[in-house]
Amino acid sequence: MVKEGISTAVIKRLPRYYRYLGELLESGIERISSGELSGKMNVTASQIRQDLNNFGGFGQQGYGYNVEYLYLEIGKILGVDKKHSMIIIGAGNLGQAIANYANFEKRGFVVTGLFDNNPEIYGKIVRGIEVQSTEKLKDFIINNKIEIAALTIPKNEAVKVAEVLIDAGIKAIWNFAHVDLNVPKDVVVENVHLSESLMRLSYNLTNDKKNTEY
Amino acid sequence: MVKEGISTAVIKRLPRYYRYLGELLESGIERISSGELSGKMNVTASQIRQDLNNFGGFGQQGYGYNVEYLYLEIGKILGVDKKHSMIIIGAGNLGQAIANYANFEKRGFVVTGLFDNNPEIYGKIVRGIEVQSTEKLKDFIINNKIEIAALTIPKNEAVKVAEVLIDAGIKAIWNFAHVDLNVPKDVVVENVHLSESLMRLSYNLTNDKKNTEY
DNA sequence: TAGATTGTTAATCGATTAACAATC
DNA sequence: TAGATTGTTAATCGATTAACAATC
Repeated sequence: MVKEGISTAVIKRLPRYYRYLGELLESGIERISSGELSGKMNVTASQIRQDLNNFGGFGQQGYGYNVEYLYLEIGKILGVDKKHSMIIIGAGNLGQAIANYANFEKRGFVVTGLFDNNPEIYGKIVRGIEVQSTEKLKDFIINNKIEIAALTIPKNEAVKVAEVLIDAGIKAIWNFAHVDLNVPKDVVVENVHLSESLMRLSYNLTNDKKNTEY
Repeated sequence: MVKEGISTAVIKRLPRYYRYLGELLESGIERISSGELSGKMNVTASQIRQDLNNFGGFGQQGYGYNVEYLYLEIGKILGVDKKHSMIIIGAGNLGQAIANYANFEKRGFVVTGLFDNNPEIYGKIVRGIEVQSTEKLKDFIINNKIEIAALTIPKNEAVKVAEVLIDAGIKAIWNFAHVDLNVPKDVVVENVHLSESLMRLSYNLTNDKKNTEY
């Protein structure tokens, strides 16, 4: 289904298409043209058609796109039609925020483990999951075939823990630590650098930039 | 100091330069060439020089760049040399995570208010700040000259609260809700869409993509 | 001075937009 | 069929990389 060599620019836009199509679906809209969607999303119709045609022809001339069909197809492309097992390392506020966020589970991301290196919170239950010691990390990943690990710990610890994760055969790391992780080529890293996001905001605030970018 | 029309691609990279220079500074390194930095950061030396020269000539032929000087200059460009008053709307786990994150304060982002619409947590103290009712939002922003509001509430509430913020004259919104906010041109919006980030991870996981992007 | 490395111009590459033939 | 809108090719625009003269 998926061609090789899709540009990161396209991939970054896919989840946004998915979100808009989900909203259209909820509001009961059956079909939409690239022109209409373009108006709602503030991108060109041409870009929408180009982006989608990287993955196949989902539309029909003279008609447009069927909202539900396109939504489901993009879901498949994004891999949210399948379940993904996930653990969270770092049971602080950020880790708990992620554990509690129901929408992730709706999209197939199932949190099955929560780890921390602070003995005082071992055994604490968050959304039905017990906080465990990070010492149990490796066995847990192997025994439960965990694919994704969210890293919500400080940067110095993150580098060490990432090594354990890789050693245990993790497939993807969702990295919230302010550090670039060095991982083998077959491990996916998705970074969420909040402090960098806040600095971009600060730049735009300081230099009176408008908000035009999505 | 700052030219108009800096591309968003450049702006997105600035905080990362800032982070690396901060680390170099901490480890006591005084000077660095674009070539060396290029090796550490996995970008081309040419790009580093092009990026920096959007803002001025910070280096010296035959020498390279003085780490501390460049760090401070990029800090000025990003606006982190000045204090910025910030409030957080939504005192759940995510809001508390941001309130507790000390590094933001180190960079000049001072959280002075924490708001929620759940009466049960009014008065709760997080990092020395008392949770207040969102009804007090407008007066607080005006009286305390708040520049930045972090929105850590669900999307349906976010749209309504954003209107109040804009009405009260907020300058920038750090939006964690999964919705695109419609704001006047002079209001900055920086989005952190975690579910979109997780879907990009999922895409790369599903399609065996390597981690190459920063 | 000779060597190193910047700042900057020119060349290349890639992404976006426009245009339109194909077709539902 | 006529009108609408896609899929796709071609044109444009912008961003990245390469090259090198300037200069410390």
